[in-house]
Amino acid sequence: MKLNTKSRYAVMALADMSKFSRKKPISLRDISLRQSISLLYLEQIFLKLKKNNLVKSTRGTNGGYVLIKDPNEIKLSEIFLALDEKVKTLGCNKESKKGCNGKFTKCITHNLWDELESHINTFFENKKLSDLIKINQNRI
Amino acid sequence: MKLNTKSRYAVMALADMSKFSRKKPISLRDISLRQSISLLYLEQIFLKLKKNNLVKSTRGTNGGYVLIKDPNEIKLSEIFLALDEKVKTLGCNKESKKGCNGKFTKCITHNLWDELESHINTFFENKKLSDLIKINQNRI
DNA sequence: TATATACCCGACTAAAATAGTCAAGTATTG
DNA sequence: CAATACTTGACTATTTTAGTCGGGTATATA
Repeated sequence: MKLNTKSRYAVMALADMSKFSRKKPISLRDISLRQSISLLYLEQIFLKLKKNNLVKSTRGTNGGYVLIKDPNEIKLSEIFLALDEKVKTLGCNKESKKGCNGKFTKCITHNLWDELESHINTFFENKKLSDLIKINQNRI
Repeated sequence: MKLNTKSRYAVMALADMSKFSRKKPISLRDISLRQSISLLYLEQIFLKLKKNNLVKSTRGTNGGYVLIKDPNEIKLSEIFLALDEKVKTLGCNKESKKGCNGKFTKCITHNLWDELESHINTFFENKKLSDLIKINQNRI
């Protein structure tokens, strides 16, 4: 079980912004250098963050991105949502009229994965971007 | 984020055994039919479960597998361990002398993923195989 | 003792997901 | 008008996943 890099980089980049941001825009180039993330990849990520109203952009020289909300108002769950990264623990398809394993009944472990999913989602619901900065004062 | 099928099938198969088992061995063929899991794949999975002392086997006609411990003594964490399925949330390499992102410092989100990892592991530590059966009396 | 059943084990592979890159822009500032 | 920086979709190499395949070995029962 692993989280994908896009989600991880998104959190990393937004944490970076929370830490370094004042009012003026931060360029992806700066984030790229500080966090060692490919610039081209960051662009892809920020496009989604923008579409989901987590950041806004300013073009041109001295342009860049700014957080729309305060770091202590940004839940990690929002970030994952923006990147379409869902905590998906099930093998079975909830939407389907069929149950799991192609049968019409739910599989024996169905409830378990549901529980786990909530367990993890709760974690991300309760975690704010600002929490990361507090713990990591001494980190780049 | 997703769990792999091997782990899911392992839990499913062991839950099946907990439910249907008395003293006599259960063949993979039966589990395969009841849970709609490929027989060949189950063999692969049970090899690992056996090596890790979760089940023991009897060969030949009427052979099969038996749980070594009681379902209420088998933690889900043990099952994942048997399949080398680790809850891996980090992008950085803990073992390396370097930190994350090829730098010597830990990345800004390092602690976060550590926390999540513990959060999930705790869930699996506290969950027993027997718990699945209780909830799923009415399931196959 | 023959035969069917069922475990044992390593190697292989098609398909999907991941982690990016690339090309070709557009907008803004200095 | 040049440099900077965001915008967007398409493309692709690599890795992982989710299995299959082939060729065993051991045992029970007829």
